[in-house]
Amino acid sequence: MAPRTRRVAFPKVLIERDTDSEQSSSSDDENELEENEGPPSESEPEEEDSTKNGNGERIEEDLSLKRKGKEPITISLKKVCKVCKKPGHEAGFRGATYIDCPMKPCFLCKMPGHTTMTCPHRVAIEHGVIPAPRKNTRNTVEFVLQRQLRPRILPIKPAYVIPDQVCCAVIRYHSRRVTCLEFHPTKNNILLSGDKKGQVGVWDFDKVHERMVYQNIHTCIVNNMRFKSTDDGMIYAASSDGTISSTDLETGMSSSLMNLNPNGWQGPSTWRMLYGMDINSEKGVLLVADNFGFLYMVDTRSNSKTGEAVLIHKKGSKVVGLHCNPVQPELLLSCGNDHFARIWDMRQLKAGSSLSDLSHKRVVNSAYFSPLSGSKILTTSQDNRLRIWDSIFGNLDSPSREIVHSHDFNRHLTPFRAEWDPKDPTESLAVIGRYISENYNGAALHPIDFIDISTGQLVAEVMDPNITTISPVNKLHPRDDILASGSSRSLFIWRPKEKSEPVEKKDESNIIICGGCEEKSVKGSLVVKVTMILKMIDMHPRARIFDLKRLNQNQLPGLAR
DNA sequence: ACAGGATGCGTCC
DNA sequence: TGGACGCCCTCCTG
Repeated sequence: MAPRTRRVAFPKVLIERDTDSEQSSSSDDENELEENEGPPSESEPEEEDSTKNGNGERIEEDLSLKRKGKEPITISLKKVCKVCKKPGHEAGFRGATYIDCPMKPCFLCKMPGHTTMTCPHRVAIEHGVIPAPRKNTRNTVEFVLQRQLRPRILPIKPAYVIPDQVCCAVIRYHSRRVTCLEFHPTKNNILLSGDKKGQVGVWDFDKVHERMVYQNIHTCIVNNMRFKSTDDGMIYAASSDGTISSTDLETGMSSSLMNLNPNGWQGPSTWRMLYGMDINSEKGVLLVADNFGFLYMVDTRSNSKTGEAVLIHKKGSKVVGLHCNPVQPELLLSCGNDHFARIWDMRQLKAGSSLSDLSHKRVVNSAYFSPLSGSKILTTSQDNRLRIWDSIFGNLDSPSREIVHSHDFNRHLTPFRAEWDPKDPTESLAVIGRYISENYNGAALHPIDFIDISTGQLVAEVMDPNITTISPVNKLHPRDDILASGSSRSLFIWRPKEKSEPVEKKDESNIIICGGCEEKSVKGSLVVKVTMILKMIDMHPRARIFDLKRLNQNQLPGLAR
């Protein structure tokens, strides 16, 4: 059985589809798709195409040459698959459903013998779990840990609260794609965002129009941001320009704590970029790692580099993630492009002295200790698997579970990172964006997945019919039931449906566009076709969308700036 | 409306 | 070990 449209109860938002283009060529409805297991093209209805000859071959004529009066060049091409270049089938979208090339291994689980359409991990509407070969990872140390550290962790899971409804958004807030998000540690309504161009945004999502983008902090990708533990008005950011910045959020005044490229651009072989970053507040040290495998430390009191750089991953490979254990400050977790996540003891940091090396099949995008006990590890690897180690005190030779999940991307996207819900007392809920799209009521959408990492079950797939772009960057609020997501250049804030106030008019969207001077034309509008949003924003660069229900009438004049 | 580009990793030799 | 090449569901610009 092939997967097909998942019927999802969206809020009543109309999506009008342009009936030509992709829709017209896909006269096949879903039933037809189901019957067409395997190479589908032979039985496909022929398109009405006068340039086709009797053999079903397409003849493409170079019309521009004809117009110029030159002899037309006639090229005859057989209909071939764009992936494997072989005839008999064609990979690509049919409507909102992507048909895989049957010659390739499954794009989701990477195993041969079936396509993504029929992948067992997809059809089940629940992700596949590969249990560890050894079930019992307990030893004496872990038993003591359970007794001492885990009383806070509830044995029975409470019902998860999923923020699944967009309540406000800023569209095209950044000038390039969003790369990282961070909630303010004390102010509940402040979201920080970094982008590929080096800009840092500060957004008050309660007062949607209060936002600021600082443009001169970095010159390229902001890879990670952290709040200063002793002053929540200051943030540190690590960037591919090779610097760590320290920025005052109120004024935007920024200074550089470290610059790994003091001599400027000398070519790619010497240009150092900073990726992973975290703060060890016990030691007052900022830890940061580069694209050559080295870890650096900066004293946050003197703002000066301490000690020598330590090689913590394969020489010349990118170290994309660093995380300090929330309970045991001497433990550090790193991950990188050498396909490993490694656990380190901060007291004896030197090359090759890691406590454990967690092996992965491909690049490790992220590795995090669990937020409360610090005793679990969750990693995201480019091999389309999340891995969970249930105890850092047990045997770490193999993960406790592997969960198949689509987050392997081609290029040009911010890497997906599964993150813990910091509020979940059972330490089992994680959030991660999905790369592969699903056909939801005729729209190809890329949901944000909530996964119970203790079972591998997909708890919720969060999406909005208006968000057709992929959302690789997601952050759960440390205290409130709020999800922030970064999708392309836009930011979205999600809240639980049940917590939203009831919609008075059923056919009214909870989102409106509010342009710099366009309130009237959109007030009460159903909107929210993405193309319409984009068109409006083209006309009104300061346009933004926000929650109609939360809109205070007094806010309107203030928005028309 | 469409072409092209930015761009990172895996594979191959 | 290193350079060339390809790529599967992007997204934006000109």
